[in-house]
Amino acid sequence: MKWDDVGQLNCSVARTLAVIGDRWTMLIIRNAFIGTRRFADFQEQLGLTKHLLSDRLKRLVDVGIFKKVPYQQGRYEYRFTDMGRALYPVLLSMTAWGDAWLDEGKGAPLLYIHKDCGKKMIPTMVCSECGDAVTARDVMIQPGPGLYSDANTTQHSS
Amino acid sequence: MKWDDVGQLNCSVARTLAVIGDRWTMLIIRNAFIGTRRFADFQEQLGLTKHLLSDRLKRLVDVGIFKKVPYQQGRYEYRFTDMGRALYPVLLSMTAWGDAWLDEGKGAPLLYIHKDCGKKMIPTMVCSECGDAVTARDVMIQPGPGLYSDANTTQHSS
DNA sequence: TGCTAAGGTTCTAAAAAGGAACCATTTAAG
DNA sequence: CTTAAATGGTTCCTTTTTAGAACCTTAGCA
Repeated sequence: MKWDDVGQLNCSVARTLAVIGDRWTMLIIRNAFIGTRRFADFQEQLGLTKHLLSDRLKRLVDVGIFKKVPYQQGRYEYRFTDMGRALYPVLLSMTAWGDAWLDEGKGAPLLYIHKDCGKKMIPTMVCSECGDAVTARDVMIQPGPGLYSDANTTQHSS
Repeated sequence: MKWDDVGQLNCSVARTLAVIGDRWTMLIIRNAFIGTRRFADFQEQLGLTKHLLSDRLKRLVDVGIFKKVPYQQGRYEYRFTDMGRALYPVLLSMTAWGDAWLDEGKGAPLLYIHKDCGKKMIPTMVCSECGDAVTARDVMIQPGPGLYSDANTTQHSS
């Protein structure tokens, strides 16, 4: 299977990965959450080639994660749409995993303070209904409305 | 910057992406959470080439996400370590985002039932301390212990 | 003994990433 | 008014990765 076909699978993980699952995209998004908005800043901070950055930003705009906002004659910057901002939990979950498992014993490079309660936070995934923390064993999968709604039945057998 | 250098950055997102941030790895992990354990099954379900699958599994074992468990003479299967199982929130957050933003109006392909409370769950990221849902605006970043602990100071200026 | 299945490796072609150089606007400086 | 420099790219070429197919090795079994 070619990579481009992955986005056609009827699976939310596959479709998400088709959008953000390449080498640089999540790093671009990370920096956008930190406040980066302009082409040159992304390029300097990430050190990727202009060619790639240009391509990735274009794709992120196409998908609807960023929008181009003019800030001068003929200049514009890249800002999150709601769709883009909604990726924050993905970023947080990666951060939390990296902090926990890849810190080489040195502790997390950054700490996350929850403004509302003022404490150091560990991002935690919970059930929206009962608020309990969720692990793989706590979850059961069931077919949903989007599963058989088209001809594409090439998804995993769960 | 070459991709291989990204893993050296003193940033948990970058280090996480260096491990799971390529095209196929998270899909392999997704299937592992569904129960897939054997080479041939991964290959059939994902449709990626044996070459790549072999390489990715090897890397996942090296990193410590999978361990090889023998199940016959000279045969073994790939199972999560604790480190690997800890990736579940990353998978859930991607799923939730895809369900919310990429369903093309058809609804989620799969529903997630939280066994403990029996309800359809939307995975939600909360603060470990106060339990409130977290968005990008609620979080403040602070230098942590791992930030200046080595010569590598090439991280983002937050 | 020969067949099949699992779990690969090797080979080649196609696609993507990396690096450097170049270009078109716009603003700023002399 | 002319030149310089910054922004936001594009083009061209080389090096890496992927994709796809074919081949190999070991174990179990008829």
